[in-house]
Amino acid sequence: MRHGGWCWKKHGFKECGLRKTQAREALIKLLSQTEGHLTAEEIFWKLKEVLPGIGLATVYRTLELLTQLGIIKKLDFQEGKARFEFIKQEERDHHHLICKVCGKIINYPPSEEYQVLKDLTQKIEQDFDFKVETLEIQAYGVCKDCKKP
Amino acid sequence: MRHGGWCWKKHGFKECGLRKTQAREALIKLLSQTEGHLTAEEIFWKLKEVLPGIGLATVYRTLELLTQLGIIKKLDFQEGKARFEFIKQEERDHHHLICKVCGKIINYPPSEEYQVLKDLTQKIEQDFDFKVETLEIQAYGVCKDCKKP
DNA sequence: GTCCGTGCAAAGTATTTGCAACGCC
DNA sequence: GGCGTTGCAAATACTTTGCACGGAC
Repeated sequence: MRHGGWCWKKHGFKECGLRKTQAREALIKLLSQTEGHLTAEEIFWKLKEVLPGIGLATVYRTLELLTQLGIIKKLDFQEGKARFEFIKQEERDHHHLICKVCGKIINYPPSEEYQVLKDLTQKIEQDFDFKVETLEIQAYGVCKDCKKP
Repeated sequence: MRHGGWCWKKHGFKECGLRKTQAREALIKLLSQTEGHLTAEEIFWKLKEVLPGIGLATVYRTLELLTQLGIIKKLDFQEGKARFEFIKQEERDHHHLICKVCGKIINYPPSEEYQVLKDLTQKIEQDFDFKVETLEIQAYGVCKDCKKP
């Protein structure tokens, strides 16, 4: 990838000299239709079903590209490997609940406690003169199902 | 490590059949006196100054052990490697501001917005019937110094 | 003396990179 | 046709593991 950062967010694929390829389209389609949070390897195997010739390196390169473009989001749940999710406009800036028992990852939409997060962001910016661009929140604990006796 | 999880949090070193060794003492001392957040390799080289014979594997094993014991905390700032910090009682459950420009990591004590976080936790537990054990918050953005013209 | 802990080297896992072939525009 | 993109294999980066020796209790 030899494009300057300025290009990614402001322009579409073509304007950046980027090409719409089978691999990229398939990956976007897959993630946009997936509820969960997939690892690179999971994505690789799912794409194999559609594009048997695809390589793992391409998956990694495409994931990096789409992350830079702001189309997908890279997530880290302390598993030693990254997970990825499509950024849907209607659920931007949601955060995650991770069950320590079964490993399930639950999306928590931000709408409900929006004011709380806004207050928190404002407080941080004031206290530290720090411009907050993204707030990442993970709650580790025990989910409904694993609490049962 | 062949000890059951029950042992770690409730008991001290000896009660678990754990031995107080030079490596462990030196690592605890180092982290407890360090303000920042060190990687395993940084810790390794710092310990080399005191214990020239120490191996990287021992550092990793000790870090894992102390994390299990709840003495230190493993952190992930999406750098492809973990960082570690000593858990000081007076600044438990603080979170982190990460500057995207210079990579600086700033500790943000929780005291100030304690009520906000308490509300957030309660809301999550209500909405999803999810028992929150730890809340991890990272704010990615631009720090004071990097905002300057 | 016993058994835990350590150093070393090797293995493991996730991710990145070099390069020639390929395929969009 | 030119140049971005891909697949493959090799390389890299971080972390873990096997094993025999050393050290704490």
